[in-house]
Amino acid sequence: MTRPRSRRGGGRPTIADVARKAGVGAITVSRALREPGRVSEDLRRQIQAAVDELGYVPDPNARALASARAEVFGVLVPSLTNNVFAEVVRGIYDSLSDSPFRIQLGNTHYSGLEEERLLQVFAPQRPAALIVAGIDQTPMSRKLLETAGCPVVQVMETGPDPVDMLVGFSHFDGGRAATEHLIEMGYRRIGFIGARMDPRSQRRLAGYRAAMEAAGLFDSRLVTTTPLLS
DNA sequence: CCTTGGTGTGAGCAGGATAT
DNA sequence: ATATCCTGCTCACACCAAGG
Repeated sequence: MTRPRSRRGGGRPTIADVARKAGVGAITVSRALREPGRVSEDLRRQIQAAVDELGYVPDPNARALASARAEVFGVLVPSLTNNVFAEVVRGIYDSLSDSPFRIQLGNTHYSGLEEERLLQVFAPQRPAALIVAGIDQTPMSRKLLETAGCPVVQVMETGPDPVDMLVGFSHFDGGRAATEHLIEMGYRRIGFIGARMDPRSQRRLAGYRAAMEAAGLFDSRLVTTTPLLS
């Protein structure tokens, strides 16, 4: 006696059902849906009719299983309440709104070790891409990013040695440019206030300091910072 | 060349087989 | 009786082969 087919959801159609109905192979259905240009017009219509009739929607889990790639962007930011990163996350959501990709969000709380721990969770899930903040990853995180087998984007900053892609600006140059601008305007006692001095804040401070020293104006009493809590 | 089909892939699951 | 292991199956895709 054959045991009943126990398909999830009580009979949601599979690609094989569509293929049977359309009278083609499963792979032709897959191609018709993913790369329509590679299937003849007639077959495409035939397959689309079967898809519509059955209400077929590809199973994202099976797709991830077979492609060894989930339609997920892993996004790690240091903070969800800091407006800067809230904007970054919003931008990523906006960019992906018309795509099949979903976002898996992680909050590192400015901790390299937490970033590393999250990457150990995210990377084995074979995301379509990984987005991390900054360029100051731990050696283990760096290794995880390099071996993730997907595009990696480091945002918020530039640097000489990207894992893959960099989108950002030089915080050192930014700090220096802002300071030089104030110096050119004639100010002499220019202070620097920095809270929770993550590596990017430290580079902005270094840029500030470089400009102040170049002008012979640096005075450590004009600098107030609070340390990065971990 | 273009289109189509066959085969292997691998994590997770259900259910059967075997061990304790 | 319970625990553990094993087997078959699922799913969409990449790769390669074959037909027209």
